[in-house]
Formats: sequence, C-alpha cells, structure tokens
Amino acid sequence: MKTFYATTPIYYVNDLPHIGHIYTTVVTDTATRFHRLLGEKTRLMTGTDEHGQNIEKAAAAQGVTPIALADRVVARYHALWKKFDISNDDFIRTTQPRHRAGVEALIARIAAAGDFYTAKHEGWYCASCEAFYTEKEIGEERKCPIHGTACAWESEENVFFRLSKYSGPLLEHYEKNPQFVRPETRRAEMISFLKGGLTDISVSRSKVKWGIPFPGHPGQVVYVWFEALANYVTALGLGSEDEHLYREFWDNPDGRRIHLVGKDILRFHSIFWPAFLLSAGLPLPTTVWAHGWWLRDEKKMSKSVGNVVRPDALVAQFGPDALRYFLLREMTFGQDASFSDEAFLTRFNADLANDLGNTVSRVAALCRQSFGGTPDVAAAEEDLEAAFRAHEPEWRAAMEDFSFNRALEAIWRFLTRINGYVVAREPWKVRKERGAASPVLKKILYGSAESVRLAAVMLSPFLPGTARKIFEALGMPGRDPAPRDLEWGLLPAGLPMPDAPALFPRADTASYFEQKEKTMTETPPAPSKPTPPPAETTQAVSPSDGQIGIEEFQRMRLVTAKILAAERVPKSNKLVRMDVDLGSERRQIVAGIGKVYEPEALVGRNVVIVANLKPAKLMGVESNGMVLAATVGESGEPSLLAVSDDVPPGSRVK
RNA sequence: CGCGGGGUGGAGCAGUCUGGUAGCUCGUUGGGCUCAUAACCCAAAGGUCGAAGGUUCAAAUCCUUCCCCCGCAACCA
Repeated sequence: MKTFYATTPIYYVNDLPHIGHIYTTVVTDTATRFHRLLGEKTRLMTGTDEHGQNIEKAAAAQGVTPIALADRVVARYHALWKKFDISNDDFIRTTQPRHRAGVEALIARIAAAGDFYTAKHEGWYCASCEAFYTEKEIGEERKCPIHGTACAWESEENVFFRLSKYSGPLLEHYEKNPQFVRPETRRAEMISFLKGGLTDISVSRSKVKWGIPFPGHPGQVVYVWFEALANYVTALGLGSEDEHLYREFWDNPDGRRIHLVGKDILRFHSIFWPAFLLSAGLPLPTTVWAHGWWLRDEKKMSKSVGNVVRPDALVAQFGPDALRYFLLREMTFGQDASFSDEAFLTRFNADLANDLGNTVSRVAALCRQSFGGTPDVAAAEEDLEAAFRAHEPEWRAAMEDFSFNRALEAIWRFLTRINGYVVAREPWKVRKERGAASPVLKKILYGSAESVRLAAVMLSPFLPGTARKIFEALGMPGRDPAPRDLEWGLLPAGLPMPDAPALFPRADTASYFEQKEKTMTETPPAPSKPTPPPAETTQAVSPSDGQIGIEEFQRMRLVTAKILAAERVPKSNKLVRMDVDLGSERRQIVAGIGKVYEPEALVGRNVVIVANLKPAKLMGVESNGMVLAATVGESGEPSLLAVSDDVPPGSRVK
C-alpha cells in the first residue's frame, strides 16, 4: 500500500515559535494535504523536543519544573497549528513514555549491532550549545563561537556511536538514491562532507539530568540530538506493543518517508540519523528535503517603516491563509527568501484579493444574479474544461516535486483563463439580450463556476480554509475535498448560493503602514524573549554610571602617536594594520577602522592610543595598543580622535 | 584559497540539474469591458541573462578563469 509520511522537525521548547517554524510546518502540511487529496494514505507528524540542559536551566531560572515549562510552550504550538490549519495526525513530545520506549528500542538495536562503546570525552564545552568545541574554534579566550560565553573544560565518560563505520555505506546510499537529499546543491554538500570521512560521535551526557536515561549506562542520559531524531519512528510506535503504524508508514517498501528540515539541521537528518538507522537495521527516509531561510529584508535600518518582521500583526489583520499563501508562493522551495510587509501586501492584493477573491466573487455574483445559484443544467462549453486539463497536470507535477511556487503559478494561470473566458463570453450581455433561461448563459456560467470549484480543490492543500469558503460560496458544503473532487463536472446543478462576503478584501497599503508606524512609535519594541541578552553597556547607561577613581584612570597610559604606515589586514573587511611612532619607540597596532578610513589617508595622522594595553592578536596580526576613536551612531562608525600636528609623538594624554 | 547564497527588462523573482523561440509578478503606456473587491481582459514598450574565454549546429543553462553583492564565521584591543 502506497503511503506518504511527512515530518517536520520537532521544535525545541526553549524557543518560542517563529516564522521558520511556521514555514516548515505549513510546507509539510501542504505536501501532506496534496498526497491526501490524491487518495494516498498519509500521516503528518510534528511535535516538540523537550529534553536537555538548556530546558533544565531555563526552567530553573524561571522557578518551574522542566515539564511545566515544556507544557507551556507546547500549548502555544497547539494553538498555533490550529490557527494555521495544520492537519497533523499526531503530536509527539519527547517527554512522553512512548518516545522513551521507542528510543530504548532503537538503542537496543544499535547496541546489538555493536556500534556503541564508552570512552572519555573531553574538551571545551559550551553549556548553551550542549556541544564540545575544539581549541581552534573557541580561540584563546575560550569563548563559545556562537554564544560568546565562556566555555568550560569538561571531561566525562560518554557513550559513543561508531559513526565512522558508516561513511562508506552512506555514500553508497547517496549514489543509489539521487532523491535522498534535495535540493541537489544540498545533496552535493552532504556527499562532500561524507567524503571527508566521519568521526564517531558522543551520544550520551553525564552532566545532564533532564533526559532519557541511557539503557545499560547508569548516570548517562541520551544526548538530545540522538533522542530527538528518533521521534520520527518512536511516534509511529516503534518499540511499543502496537507497531502497526510503524510498519505501515516506515517499514514499508511502498511508503514514502519525507523529512522536511531547514538547511541548518540537514547534516543531522541526512547523515547522523540515517547512520543510526543503518546501524539499527531499519529503513531510511526516502527523502530529506532542506528548505532555505527567511531573511528580513535587508533594507537600511529605517526602523520607522516596515522593517521588522511581525507576522503576528499580519496574521491578525489578514488571516492565517494569507500568510500560508505568502510563504508558499514567495519562496522558491530550497532557496532563501526575504520577508517584508511590502511584499506581503503586494501578494495579498494582487494575488489573493484581485485574482482569487475577485474571480470567486464575480462568478458567484453572476450565477446568483442569473439563477440564484448554480445553473440548473450541468453542462459547459469546452474552453475551460480544456484549460483545466492543461493546468491540472502542471500543478500536479509541481506539487510532486515540492515546487510549491510553481504549482501556485499554475493555479493562477488557470484563474486568468477563467477571467479571460468570462470577459470573452460576456455573460452579463447574454443575460440582458437572451434572458436568464438562455442555455448559452447556463453553459457559460456552469463552466465558470465549475472551474472556480476546481481551482479551489487544487488550492486546498495550500489554503484549506479558503478552499472551504469557496465551496460554501458556490453553495456546497465547506469541507476538505476528497480525491474524486478533482474531476471536471462535479458541481451540482441548481444549488442555491449564499450571499458570501469577500474572501480577501483589498488591503489599504497606505493606511496599513501609517497605522504600523504609529503603533511602533507608541509601543517600544517589546522584549520577545523571556531572557533578553545583557544590554550593551553603551546603551541605556548614564555617562556618570559606574564611576571610577582618578587612580584607576591613571593606570591607563594614553599617549599621542603618529601613524607612519598603514595597510589593510589581508582578507579582513575592517582591520587596518598600522606602524605608529610613540616618540621613544615604534610599534604595530591593529584597529577596526577600515570601513571608514582608507589606509593611505591615515599615514601622517596624529592619534591618541592606549599604550599599556595587553597585546592581542587579530586575525593573526599582533596589536600592541589601541587607537582611540569615537563611535558614531547606531552602526558605531569610528571617528578617530584628532590631535594637533604640533604635538610631538609620545606626549602623555590625561 | 573560511562556509554558503546570489548577479536575468525600472523593482522583486522563476528558468540553470535534463542546452534549442528569455518567462512571471509589480510598475509604465495604449485599448477593451462594466458581471466582479477602483477589480477583470487584450496589446505595447522595456533585457549584450555580471565579464571574458571554451565546448556545441545551438549556451542564461555545460567547462575554465575573473569581477561584484549579500548572509554566517573570523577579527571591531
């Protein structure tokens, strides 16, 4: 039996839902709805990842238990997915007993294959990342490259997985299955990573309490990533008494198993996870689809107008389907795309209001005015049926290939054909000249209404709520379409039509931005995260805060210096290396001023430097001191302190 | 040689894997229609597809080299 199993990643409850989560989930929902519409047996999974040190800490900081913290975030996800019409069949939480049972079953299989061993694991550990870093990565300061916080030297005995054993088998699998990772560029990336060889990875933690105890290794907890990936099979009941879902959707040669992921977590899904499965002797996913990221529009920082991504406001005003549409239409699946209110509103007005909404309402109005509903004869001219037969395969092929934007384009071409047909046949004129009983009029309008119905069917995977509304506008029950609804000529004759409101009333762009600007100036940006990062010391601090004594100041040796030579540090984008004369000596200083100053223009300038600053290396170049500059504006552009030319180098500044 | 993405009519993009009339949306101009949400339809203007070289009967698409832009990382001492 052909089945279609699609998954989103399970989302970490440390993070509040954002546009990325919504996108992945909406895409997965759309793909699943499409296959369901084709009559396949489908299953859509999503859920939350709730274990790990970060959750433990966050909960402690808020004075609640980890599970209470998770419950709270999970409730938000449930509400969000309901709002966005996500048709998930299940929602797994890694804190559920079924997940633990499945993880244990998976571990038992891998252990039986002899792919676990214990070894000492030591290195610089960032607690926030829950990951180890190399000396090179953290630098001399021993700071986490991602968080910038101090890493600690940790040494612990861990369970390791023999990942190294699987680079060969994985490569082979990649070669035999061109569809294994998509898009193609990502596949190539993964292959090149595999060719570099794999090293074994630690799959347990001993310092963490909040997790699943590692079977057979007291004191160890299963590493969150290992555990999280397992959800794709534990959610199907692997290791439980009833494995029928697992057999139906995973261990099924005719089943498709699709993981949708952001490109940032592709490696986990296309290398680690398959390796675990290979070891356990379980089938691999058929395809791991990596999509791109949503970027903010990289306009300058005009905070006053539409620069901030706020889907909440857009959704509140225009509805969840409008956001679903925008996300699916605007992004070429796999690529990055940028989100902007302007683009959203353009799409909304041009596509949803003008094309879709207006077509539905004009056809419905024509029918209502002529017959009070659909024509009493279900017959049409050939034009639109031919158009449907032309565009439906385009749509279908694009959907199969996850080219959602192209599938939508196909539907919109069909809408244009409907509009063109209506204009060409002029039903209003026919009614005026021949009356509402005219068979020609009935044919024209039946064909138009039937086309609108089919457009709605094709649209239903994308905009389920809108599709239901369109059916209702045509007098049909507002339900999700079934497989056979995709055939021409199913619109019943003589259906009364309600006086339906506009699907997508046009947005007044100007007043939207006006209002937005107003709310943004009235309410300062609300802290979106419960734990905002420590504020920059330059901001919101009075100049007289943190007073120091004169002695402390005098420890700083500020002197004037003359720049003798200056050049860019190769490959840096703002570092300038300078030779400066301090009167009694010459030394080399590196400063991050290259964005504003050309090295040539610096030579000969008199500047103020901190002379007794501990030397440091910047991009491998030693810097013995610091050139003082004012930082201007939000971007902090440097402006060098100037000293008159007649001040000799080496003069003390105080 | 840090990693990655990109350079296609005024703007934003698709097309590049699987060479074969360069396409979509917005915008502009002209016309049509008045059923519909000032919506819809038709037509026009507008592109050396970043540059050069190569492969080919044929290159936006394949190969080589180079240039530029944007994220991330590395540094703002």
